[in-house]
This record gives sequence, C-alpha cells and structure tokens, in this order.
Amino acid sequence: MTTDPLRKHVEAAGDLFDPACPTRRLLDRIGTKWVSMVVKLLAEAAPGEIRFAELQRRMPGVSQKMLSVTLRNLTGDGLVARRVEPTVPPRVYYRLTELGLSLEVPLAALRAWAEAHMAEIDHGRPDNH
Amino acid sequence: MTTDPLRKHVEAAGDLFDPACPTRRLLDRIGTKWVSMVVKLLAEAAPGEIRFAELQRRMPGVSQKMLSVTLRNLTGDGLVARRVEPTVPPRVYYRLTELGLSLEVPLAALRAWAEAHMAEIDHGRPDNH
DNA sequence: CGGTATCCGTAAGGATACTG
DNA sequence: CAGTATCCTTACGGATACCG
Repeated sequence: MTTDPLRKHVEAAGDLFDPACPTRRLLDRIGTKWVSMVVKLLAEAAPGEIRFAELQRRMPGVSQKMLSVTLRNLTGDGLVARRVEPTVPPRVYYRLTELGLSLEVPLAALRAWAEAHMAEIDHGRPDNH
Repeated sequence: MTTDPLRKHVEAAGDLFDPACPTRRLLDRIGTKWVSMVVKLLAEAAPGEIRFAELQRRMPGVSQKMLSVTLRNLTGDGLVARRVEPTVPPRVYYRLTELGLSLEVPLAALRAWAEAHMAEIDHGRPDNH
C-alpha cells in the first residue's frame, strides 16, 4: 500500500463491495429513470444539443424540479455539458460529454432489458405496490 | 391491433417514455446498488444457491431489513427463487432464475462502467453531497 | 437462522410561486 | 425561458425488538 494521496482513488478503484467506495452512490445515481431518459435523448441527438424545454416536453411526467436536479447532477458528474446563450430570454443547451456518451452503452442495455421483460415481470405481480 | 393475448406484451411493450408504463418503476427498482450486488453474487454462484446469512456477510453495510426487502422484491419479480429447508433453525437458500440470470448481463455492464469511471467522476467533485 | 414489525430521521420528489 | 426557493407529503433506509 502507498501513502501517496494522489493514488488514493486508484487503491479504492471501483469496488462495489467496499462500503466506503463512491461506486455505490454512483450506481444509485445513474440507475434512475430520469437519468436513463435524459441520456437516451441526448445520445440520440449527439453531438447535437437539446434545450431544457424540449427535454421536458419529451419526458412526460417529469417535473421542472426533477429535470433541473437531474441535469445539475449529470453536469456536476461531467456527463453532460451545459451551454448558456446570453439572450433574453436566455437559452440553455445540453449535450453529452464523451464520458456521458460512454454511459449510454450500458444504460441502453439496461433500458432494453427492462422494456423487453416488463410485461413478463408485471404479469406475475398485478399488485404494483 | 390484435386480440391475441400472446401478443399483448408486444403492444404493451416497454415504453420508458410512457408515464403509465411500469417500465419506469422497474428501472428504478433494478438500478440500485443492493440489487446489483445480490444479482452479482447469485450470478457467480449460479446455478448454485446462497443462504441469507452468507449474502449479508458478503454485502458489507447492508442491513438485514434492506437485504430482506431486496430479496423479497426480486423474488416477487420472478428474478430470484427462494427455497426453505424446514429444519430448526430453518435455512433459506436463494438462486437466480433464468430471468434473473439474463438481468446479470446488462447489470454487469453498468457495474463495470461505474467501477471504471468512479475515480474520474469522483475526482471532479470532491464534494459528495 | 431468517425473518417481520415498529419507530424514526433523512432524503426524494411533486406543487406552487417567484426571479434574472 | 430556465431556472431557484419554499412547502409539504411520501418513500428510503437504519436501529431495535420480537417471533417461528
């Protein structure tokens, strides 16, 4: 083991089974439906951008707050880039970064699985508690 | 549209962007860290089984309640099979079903992504709010 | 051993109103 | 337009105690 603080994240490198590892939090963060939807829309548009209002329009049921929070988290994580056009009223454009685009791959697989087996699973439990 | 019940799941097929579609709830359900860990452990042991206590021991930080809830949900969704040995004290064994095993594929990809990019993301935000 | 039941603090998330 | 701020209600999740 080393005491070099710069290598701390290397030693702690992705071990989901380490309670102290941020991977756990990260997994819970990217596994949500809102992240899945935002990333899909932005991935389809890539390398183009989508404005806030259009994202909201294409994500039925999302509140302004949740979309805002989701985009802020993704931006903070470096998965989404935010560009503001200083007009009045202002226009804000979002696009995926390289990192965000790389997330779309496993995320699309998970989405596909969920969509494919939804009926099979829902059939067995009419009681959606 | 058809009235063939066998094609029902095709018509109702997973549309994540439909607010009424159970796919949304399903995605939020399977995207958690506990599900990810349980499925990974059971997939490694497949087609073998793992007992409750061993699962808990190999998932540091999980509470008895959360493991219980997670397993009950997975069992209810048909992803995990539960077998009780009526001894005293009783022994309960869990294993993945075929469906559960199929989930491991996309889930492993998502885990791998999270573990691979954890440092990269965490580096940008020392403030883990 | 493998749960369930209960309590409780925290966080998620919707609704509404307001701002640059 | 694209937010932020506030309030409020529900869900998540840990701690503890109890049961078959």
